[in-house]
Amino acid sequence: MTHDPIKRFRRFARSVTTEVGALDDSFLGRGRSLGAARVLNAIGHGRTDVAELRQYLNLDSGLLSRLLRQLEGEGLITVTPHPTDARARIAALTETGADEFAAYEDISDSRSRDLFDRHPHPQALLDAMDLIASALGRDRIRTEVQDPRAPQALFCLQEYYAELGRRFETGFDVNLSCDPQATDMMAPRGTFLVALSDDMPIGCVGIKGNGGPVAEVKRLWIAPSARGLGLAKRLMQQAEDAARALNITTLRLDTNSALPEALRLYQTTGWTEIPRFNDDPYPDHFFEKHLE
Amino acid sequence: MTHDPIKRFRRFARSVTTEVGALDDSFLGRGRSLGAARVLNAIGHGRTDVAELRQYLNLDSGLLSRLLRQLEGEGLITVTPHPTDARARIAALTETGADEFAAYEDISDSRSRDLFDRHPHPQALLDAMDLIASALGRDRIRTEVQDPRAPQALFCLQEYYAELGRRFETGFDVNLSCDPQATDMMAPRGTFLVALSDDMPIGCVGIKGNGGPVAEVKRLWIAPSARGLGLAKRLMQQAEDAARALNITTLRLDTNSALPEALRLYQTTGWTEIPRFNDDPYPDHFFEKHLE
DNA sequence: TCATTTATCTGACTTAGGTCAGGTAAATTC
DNA sequence: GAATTTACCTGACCTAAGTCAGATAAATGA
Repeated sequence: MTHDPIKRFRRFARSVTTEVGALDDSFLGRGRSLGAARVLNAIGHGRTDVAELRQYLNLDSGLLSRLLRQLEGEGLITVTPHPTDARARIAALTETGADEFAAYEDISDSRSRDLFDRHPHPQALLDAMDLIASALGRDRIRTEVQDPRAPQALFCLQEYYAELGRRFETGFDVNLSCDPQATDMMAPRGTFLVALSDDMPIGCVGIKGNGGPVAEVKRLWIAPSARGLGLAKRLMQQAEDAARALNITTLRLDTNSALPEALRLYQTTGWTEIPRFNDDPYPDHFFEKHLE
Repeated sequence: MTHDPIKRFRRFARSVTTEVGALDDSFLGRGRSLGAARVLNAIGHGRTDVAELRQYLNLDSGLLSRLLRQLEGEGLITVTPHPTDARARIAALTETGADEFAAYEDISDSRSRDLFDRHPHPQALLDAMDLIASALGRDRIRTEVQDPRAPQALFCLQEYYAELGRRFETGFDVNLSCDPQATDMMAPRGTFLVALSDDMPIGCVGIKGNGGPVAEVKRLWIAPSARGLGLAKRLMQQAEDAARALNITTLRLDTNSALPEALRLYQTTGWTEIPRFNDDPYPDHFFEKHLE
């Protein structure tokens, strides 16, 4: 009876809805409608263009306009013309606005901190949240090209190195491996793709090029919570497309038998195993793929 | 940066909110307001007294009354006087109403089924949901006295046996152990308590009495997702209170060293170890506590 | 019995949230 | 340079949701 997945899912939905409702109620405690509070929060989180706000919050332009007027009237934000497009406008928090924003942040932070502080296994709780967020958000995963030194890209790389350290018997030291130059993984030589789920980085892959027709696939990583969703295949597909657009005709990669999922992926998506083509100490398998 | 628990919690909240919003939108597709749909669903789930509906849905009596009138007008429900209290009223689905209720159930079922079907580890997903639901709902956990043969009580007992089977090297067979008669764990001889979190059973404990001043504590079980929240201590406290109310002055219990959390609980909450007092093959530790 | 409480209903009212049809001014396209 | 598109704003309007003050009738307690 109660082990019925649907009932358990419902219980989960109910408990989360209650939590969200309680958070909304405490937001209302600051004497502002939820709509206005949401706009203020989005601005505080760096969504400053009015157009971006409209899209992110999914608001009618008339409604957003009125909410902006209200926040402006309260002295919490200023709205100024966009520097390069005089039709568009940019919202910014005033000093009072920043204080008010911080107050909202405090409310939601203290709720989540309280949740983790009181729990016997906060790490398990976080992992559970990641797993569910990845599952619920799988159709909203988007990929963007990033500088490999950008914060979200760096996060992926660090997680990638940490994972190799756990998987390899010998551990993993980036300095012993040939760490690509960032510019080799940026246009026009290469590219670096980051997969985002609700703005959290959950995967990456790099194409390291040298301007010629042969390039390497590097740093393919998928967050544990997002594995099994077919994301690796999708990222590789996008990486190949990007390589084609850079006039690359042959891709190579190296990998290790301690990463069986990766080996299986390459074996089933048109890669052919080739002899060792570098002297990196870690890899023990090498693949190649000719692009159309 | 992104490994920041608060950011991860926010991402979780956002993905869940999006999911709930999408579900609400598909509910709206049936041409009825969310409020009316919620009332219809609550009735379908067995909340038939108007007073119960009001409390469960947290609605103003005027508002609920109007929603009931609307559903009645659509021919989905009938509202009849309460058989024993002519002031109160009882709502029931008509045949059309049951169909409409089933349609809503279908919508939400298919969403959750889809989620599990498409996921590589549905069991992990469910466990994650249980963990989060228990953590978020910990302040709403309530205990109720149940017949040990009631569905929720039985669910707890089955989980309890399954867990013993996993913990004991020899496995566990209820038939070899002395399984208490249900009536020995019901008033006036004893009691059986079930802990519920958002209507899902997550723990139980029984007092098995014989009408005399000495009784036994049996079947203390806490769902894995709810461990570490102090629930066992709370259930034991409530069981002791119930025993006192039944004029029981001495409680005994047996346990096994394969259950170290239980041993620790008894050792730290006023129980004293005593010699074996039965010939049940499973236990290897025995405790006693005198109630004031 | 009579006053009080309880369960529900009705009607008047408020508010948040949202839609829609223009209007203005800048940017873009032809 | 004219026509079109884009970004935002304003004002009119609508609806779901919720609040509040009685009204009614049954149940309860003194």
